[in-house]
Amino acid sequence: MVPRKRATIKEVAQATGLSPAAVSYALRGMQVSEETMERVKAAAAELGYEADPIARALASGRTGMIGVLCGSLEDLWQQSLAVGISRGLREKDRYALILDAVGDPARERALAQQLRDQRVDGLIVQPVDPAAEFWPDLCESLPVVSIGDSLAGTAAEVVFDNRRGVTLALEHLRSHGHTRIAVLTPTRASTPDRPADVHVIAEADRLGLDIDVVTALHELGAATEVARRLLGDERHSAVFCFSDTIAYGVYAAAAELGLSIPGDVSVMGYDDHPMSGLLTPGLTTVDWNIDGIVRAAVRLMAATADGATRRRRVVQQPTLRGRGSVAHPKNRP
Amino acid sequence: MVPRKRATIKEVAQATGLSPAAVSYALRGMQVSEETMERVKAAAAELGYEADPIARALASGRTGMIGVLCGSLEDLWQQSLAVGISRGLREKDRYALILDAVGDPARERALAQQLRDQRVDGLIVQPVDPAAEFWPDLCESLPVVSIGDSLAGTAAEVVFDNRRGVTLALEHLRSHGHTRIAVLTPTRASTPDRPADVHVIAEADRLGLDIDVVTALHELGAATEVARRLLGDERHSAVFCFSDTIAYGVYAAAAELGLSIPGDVSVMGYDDHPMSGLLTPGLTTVDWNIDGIVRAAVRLMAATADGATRRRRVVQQPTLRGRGSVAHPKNRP
DNA sequence: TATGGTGATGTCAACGTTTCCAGGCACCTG
DNA sequence: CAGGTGCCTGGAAACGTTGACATCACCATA
Repeated sequence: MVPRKRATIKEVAQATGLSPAAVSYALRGMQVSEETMERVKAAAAELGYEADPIARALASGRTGMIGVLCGSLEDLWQQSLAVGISRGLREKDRYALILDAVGDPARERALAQQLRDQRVDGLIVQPVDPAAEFWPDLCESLPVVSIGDSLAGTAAEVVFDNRRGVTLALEHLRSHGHTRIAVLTPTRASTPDRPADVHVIAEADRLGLDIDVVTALHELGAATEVARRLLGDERHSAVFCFSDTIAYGVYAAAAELGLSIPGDVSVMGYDDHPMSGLLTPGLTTVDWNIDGIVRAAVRLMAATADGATRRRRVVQQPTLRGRGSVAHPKNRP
Repeated sequence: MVPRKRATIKEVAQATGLSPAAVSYALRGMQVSEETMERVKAAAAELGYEADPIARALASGRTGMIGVLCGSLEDLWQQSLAVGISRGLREKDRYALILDAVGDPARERALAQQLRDQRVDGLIVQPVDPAAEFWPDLCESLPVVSIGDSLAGTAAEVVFDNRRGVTLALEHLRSHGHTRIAVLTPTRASTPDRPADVHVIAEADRLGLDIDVVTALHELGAATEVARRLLGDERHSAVFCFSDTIAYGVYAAAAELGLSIPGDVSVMGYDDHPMSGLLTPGLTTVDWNIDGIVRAAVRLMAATADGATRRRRVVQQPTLRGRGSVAHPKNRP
């Protein structure tokens, strides 16, 4: 319980006969002679001195922490994303403060502001509501990297070419003869016209598909519930899910109802989570290359935090990952 | 980029005609009159004042952050655990700093100490090497809650009754006629005799089983690699994995090799991750009740941080979750 | 020999709270 | 009415570092 009295910079200063400031500079390799630096480092090691991050943060205004605000961490793919980002940030000597908006725009807003108040050096966010009115302000007050959709503010961004992803998925389904398709997309109460949904409708129109857009959370239990109702009335020959996690829910519901995939219904996901290849049948999905996203996000954050002022943007391209969950519908061979 | 000049406590003091100290007290509801408190709160709201967490941390010595050090975040179950703990902590107005030891004792040690230097108020850890010699010191210097195994130091703990879990699994396998069993357990270089492994050997002995203990990381790719070699020589009729993630690797390897589960080989997991019920066949596993663990850990941390000095201990009991991945071996009906 | 420049080091005031301590005021009691 | 006794309140000292600025010595150049 005793918080082990740590050596302070003053003690190191005393030990070396220098001023605290000189020690501070020496330890950070700034404007001191080679020789002094050696002496200071030796003394610091001797005393087991380690700068106090809190005091440092107060004086310098930098905390070394980056907020990572996820849309909904129930989503297995977003979990992987968060873990990857945390690891990437750690390699750059920064800590990730991972938070979960649980798919709720209000919560997202609250958490984003808490993170700012917490004085994080930057924010990596996968926005629930990219059009929310608080983003511009937030982007003004700290470096922000947005993942997924373009943010209202001037953030650096790793955006997904959702138009392309949707096209890939819907064309794949149509090429297998599906025309009556259910689309399971996450609830975004405040943004009825988020880009991905718009693309779905446009593409469906172009391809002459008859689609129904249904709301589902990126969460296994909730998605199963929705899918259960959806599969009950056999109006669709295929289901296109806006995350692999939602697709897993469809698998669960299909199993409950004794429906075979892809015999009775075809299923497509979106993300490509490692488990998707392990299901029976394997989940056909749109692969967004999670490693690429992680690397891009971490790199953009580093660049933005280092003052690269111009807006930066990386567009992520999808790949169709064909497995076994899509086949021609029974009734129309 | 402009870090939006925030109101300080001094301005609130000026606005109310009180001293900064009085404002500080009022805002935290200590030793001030009802009336003053109202006035201060009104003024604070008016000015949009919010105490700076950094300055507060420097003065008070408390940061509001709890370190969460996971054994290996590649493990999907541990991901869920971390997400759950983070959420639980947030409800108690604390931030979780989630870090990943990647199954490496040296890394665990380094990260634990970084976390202490980072001045977290407490540490929740799922130890890779619970016997490491640095734990006692660490437990002295801050509140620690250990999950899984008993720590060398005096930490509060949520321990798993691994003896029981192992018994459950091995008896289940034996009751289905398996006697030649491979056990896949995570690498723990420095702790060849960790409790769970000890129990495996003791129980196998008691039940007259012929087991081989094989090392595998809690990571899908690595586990698949190990399982591929293991299943190649058909020496075992069943595989018992020390995490569901490892079991997923066995599923992947079996699929590659064209082996059927449970026809050619039976598989058991340990944890019960949500995906386990979705595989074909469903993974028979030992359920550790992740929600219970999360709640216990968060509660213990709160209690320990609030100065409950006596060592506290919660023992978690497992449940067998029978699905379809265990059957009688072909050769011995 | 003066002059200017450069690089190394020292000084000192922030940074924004919390917390200890002493003092003041009002009210109550004897 | 004096003497306590509790609340409140204000002053001021931490907390440990950084960073702007001053200083100083030394060297090269004019």
